[in-house]
This record gives sequence, structure tokens and C-alpha cells, in this order.
Amino acid sequence: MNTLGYAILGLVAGRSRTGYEVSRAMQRPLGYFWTARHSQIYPELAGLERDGLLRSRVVPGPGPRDTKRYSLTRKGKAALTDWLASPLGEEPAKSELMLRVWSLWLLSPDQARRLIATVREDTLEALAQTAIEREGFSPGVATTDLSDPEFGRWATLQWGIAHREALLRWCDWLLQRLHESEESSP
Amino acid sequence: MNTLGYAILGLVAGRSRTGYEVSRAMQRPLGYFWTARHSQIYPELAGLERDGLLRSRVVPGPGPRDTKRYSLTRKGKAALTDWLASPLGEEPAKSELMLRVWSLWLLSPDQARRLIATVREDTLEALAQTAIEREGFSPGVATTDLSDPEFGRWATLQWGIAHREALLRWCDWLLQRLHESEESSP
DNA sequence: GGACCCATGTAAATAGTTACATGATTCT
DNA sequence: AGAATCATGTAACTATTTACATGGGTCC
Repeated sequence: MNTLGYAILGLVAGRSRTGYEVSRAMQRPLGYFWTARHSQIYPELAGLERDGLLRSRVVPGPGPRDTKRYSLTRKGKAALTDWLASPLGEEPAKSELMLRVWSLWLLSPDQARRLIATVREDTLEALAQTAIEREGFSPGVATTDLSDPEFGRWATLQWGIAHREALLRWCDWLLQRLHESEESSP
Repeated sequence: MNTLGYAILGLVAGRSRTGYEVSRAMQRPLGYFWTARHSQIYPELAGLERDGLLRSRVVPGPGPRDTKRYSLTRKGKAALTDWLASPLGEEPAKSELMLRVWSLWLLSPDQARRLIATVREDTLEALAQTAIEREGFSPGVATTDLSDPEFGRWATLQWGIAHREALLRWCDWLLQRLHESEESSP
């Protein structure tokens, strides 16, 4: 079983979904932590059904064609909870931003400042977006009750905010250094 | 050009390196932000040399066999700086931890608490490790001078610390909620 | 009429992991 | 003697992205 499979099971566990709905959730909000394109999702859904972790029923969709709506089987729920409680390995971090920062010394202070300033702007925008998402919750069951299927969305949203706020502070710290560099060696 | 190529150029830009040294740096410290195994690195190095972005000279290594030591060409430096200043897309986030948190409602309060407590412990350990790494700097040129090849390592280390401290606070926040849940529905 | 959303698939290519292969040196 | 580190590569497999393919409905 691969991680994408568990991601899909986690989405379908909360409520039944069509492939298209899974696909949209993998853009946002789950996409903040795990992304996949529809070309990866549809074959994976078929595989999960073949393995008896999901079941589907064909229903007339809102669109022109029939859609398959997937829901979790008992076996699927067991697989998901087993995975949740299993030991968590190291997070394989991939940050193109930090990769660029590693080589920041090759840029002029002004170019470096522009790069970080842009990141700051984008982060600020993303924070405004999360503020909107947060409004969809207040102060519902999900924010206090672990057994609510929305609890995870709430908890990960909180991390999204905390993460971006930390990034914002780091940008400010770095911009401060860069301004100092610019003054001492213009 | 792919991202791995720029990661390698960034490593070789600071000082010449052998494939093995690049490989180790991709475990730590660059590995905190971009990882690659040697099986991916050696072919990529060969490709970068073929494209004229790196040049190598064969030197007798400390080990039994001759090693190729790579350094950046003018063309390679130009490619790297162009990439650094180019528009930065969205960070494709992949966090298995947050993927699990999404489905946390499926676990008992006690199981959930154990998962997050383990993450807390691991984060604390990682922070202790970064503290050791930070000592290698104090208070050298890299911490103030953007033109120092070590500046990026310093700046990314700062982010590593800030990121982990934010994660720690989020764990504490979530554990607080989970204890409340445990009391109200045991 | 054109752009965009709904809706689901397959094919081809690239990126990344795991396993195979080899062999000297240094530490325990 | 056995394990770990140095050192470099290839082969097979899995994961992910990009492109191809199709077509109705809704909004402007």
C-alpha cells in the first residue's frame, strides 16, 4: 500500500466521494499536504476497489454522465486506522524555496531581497486565504470534538496558519539581514 | 533542467565536491530541504557535465579508487543564478504527518495522543540536533555576510529551527485539545 | 460563440526508490 | 574476523507529471 492510497481512504472515510471530488480535495484543502492529479487518482481508486478497501455505486451525477461514488469498506477502515497508528518515519522534505536560499549568496543583495519579498507577499496572501477557510468552522463541533470527521481539517488548517506565520517571521528576519548587507556593501 | 540539477549546482557552487560528497550533503544538511540517493546523483552529475554546467577532474581520493571532483563552470553558474531569480511556483507540500492528522478522528483519543506525543518527542530531538549544528557557526562571517557561500546554510538552519519550534507549539496545542476530548468522552 | 466547470479515463515521459554489484580501508 | 565508511556505478521498479482524448452543461 502506498501513501496516495491512504490519502484517498482518508478523504472517502469522512463521507462518500466521486473520483472528481477526491481530485478536487487533492487540490485544496488536502492538497496543502498531499497532492495528486486525476490521472493518478482514477487508477488508484480502481485499485483500492479491486483490493476491497473501497466500494462504489454508480449514481446519476449532476453532470451529463453517470459517476461512481466511492465509500469505505470495513476492510478499508481497518487498513486506514492501522496505518494511522503505525510508526511515522522521517518527513521527506522538499522545499524549492529553501533550496534557493541555500544558494542565495550568488545573488546581489537587491536580487535576494526581491526573492524573499515575493515569498513574503505570497505567504501573506495565503494567510488571508486560510482566514477565509477558518470562518467556515467557527465555533462548530469540529473545533472541539475529536470524533467529528472535520476535526482533522480543522487541526491541519491550524498548522497551515502556524506554519505560514512562522515563514512570515523568518522572511522578515532575513530581509532585515539583507538590508544590513546592502548598506555595508552596496 | 530539473530541480535536482539545481540542487547539485548549488552544492558544487560553494566548493568543489566529489559525487560522494554531494551524496552526503543530500542527506544532511541540504537533505533537510532536498534529498536524493546516490543512484540519482551520479547519473545527474554526468548529465550536468555533458551539458557543460559542471567540469570534473580526476584526483586520487582518500579511499582506494580515484574520484572525480566536480566544480562549477561559468555556464553552470549562469544557469544557477538565472534559476534563483526566476519566479518561484507553489511549494508542492507532501507531509505524511498532516495526512494522518486529517484522519485523526478515526483514532481513539488515547491513540491520537500517542501519535502526536511521538511527533513532539521527535521534533524535540531534531531541535537538539540543530542546536549542535548552529554551534559550528557562531558568530562567523556567514551569519552576517550575504556574499559568504555559507550564508545559505545559516539562513536555512534558522528556518529549520523556526519550523520545528512552530511544530512543537502546534503539537502542544493539539495535545491540549486531545486531553480535553479524553476527559469529556473517555 | 467561447470560456469554464463537470467528469473520467489512458499513454508517455520524467522523477525517485530499492536492489544489485564491487572492493579497499579503518575501527572494534 | 566483522562492521562501518569510502566510493561509484547500473537495473528494475514505483511514483508523479504532462499530454492526449472526449463531451455535456452553465454562465457571460
